[in-house]
Amino acid sequence: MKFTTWNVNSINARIDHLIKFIKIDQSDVYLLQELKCIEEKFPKQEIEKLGYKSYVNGQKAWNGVAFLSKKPLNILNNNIPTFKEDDNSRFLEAEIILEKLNKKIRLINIYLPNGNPIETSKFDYKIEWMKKFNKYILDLYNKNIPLIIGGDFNVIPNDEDVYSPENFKNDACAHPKTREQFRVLLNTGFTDTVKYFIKGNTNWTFWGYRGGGWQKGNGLRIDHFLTTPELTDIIKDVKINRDPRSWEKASDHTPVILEI
DNA sequence: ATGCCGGGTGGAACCCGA
Repeated sequence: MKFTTWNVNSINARIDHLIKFIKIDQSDVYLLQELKCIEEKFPKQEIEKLGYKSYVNGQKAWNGVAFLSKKPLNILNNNIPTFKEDDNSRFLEAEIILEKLNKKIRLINIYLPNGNPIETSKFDYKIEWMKKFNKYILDLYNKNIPLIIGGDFNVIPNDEDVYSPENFKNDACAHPKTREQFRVLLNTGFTDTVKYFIKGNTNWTFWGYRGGGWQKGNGLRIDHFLTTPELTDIIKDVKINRDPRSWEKASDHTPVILEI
């Protein structure tokens, strides 16, 4: 079963790219972030033509996450149950049967707050979001529920995960407090699948528009798939597909693919 | 040149992203 996460940076600006990519890629489930649209304006019909049902947690202008799935999903939550007062659309949780294990697993799609600049309430919100997310996830983990967490984490886990650690030493994505909260998940038992399954240290998933990031190869590894041990054991492959980043009028993120 | 681009809103100039 193939899962792909992709921050599309506006679903309506990127619909042609998404359709082109799905036709080539044919994942079973897509985890999309940064839709920048409400559910009513999400292009469900065009997605339906490709054989996928859309499950949308939308928001006007910013944020927004969605699942696209060939098989029906059971949506469980559209916000973090331990953080229901969060008014941003950054979370979507579903249940799906993984045939390989013949059991239900959870899929969690996140668009974690960026948090810049670090000396503002935006960063406080990021850390609060991560703490409340971790609290909920650890509860699921302790119930032995197999979990796949995918999305735009806005976390550069280590210095090797950015083209220039020096340029990002004061960035919310590389801040020690951010990395500490990310490590809570790793220390619990989640596997950072891109780090573990793809060799090398330039596994970028994002290249900024400003300053010619893509052209210069100045990337970041901030889109992740984390898995619980039972799922980590049976992973077939993890890939980053850089092609969509090279297309004209591209998203600044590129798809990350997890095959189980 | 992170004042750089490219999306959003609202109807110009400004907000946001990472």
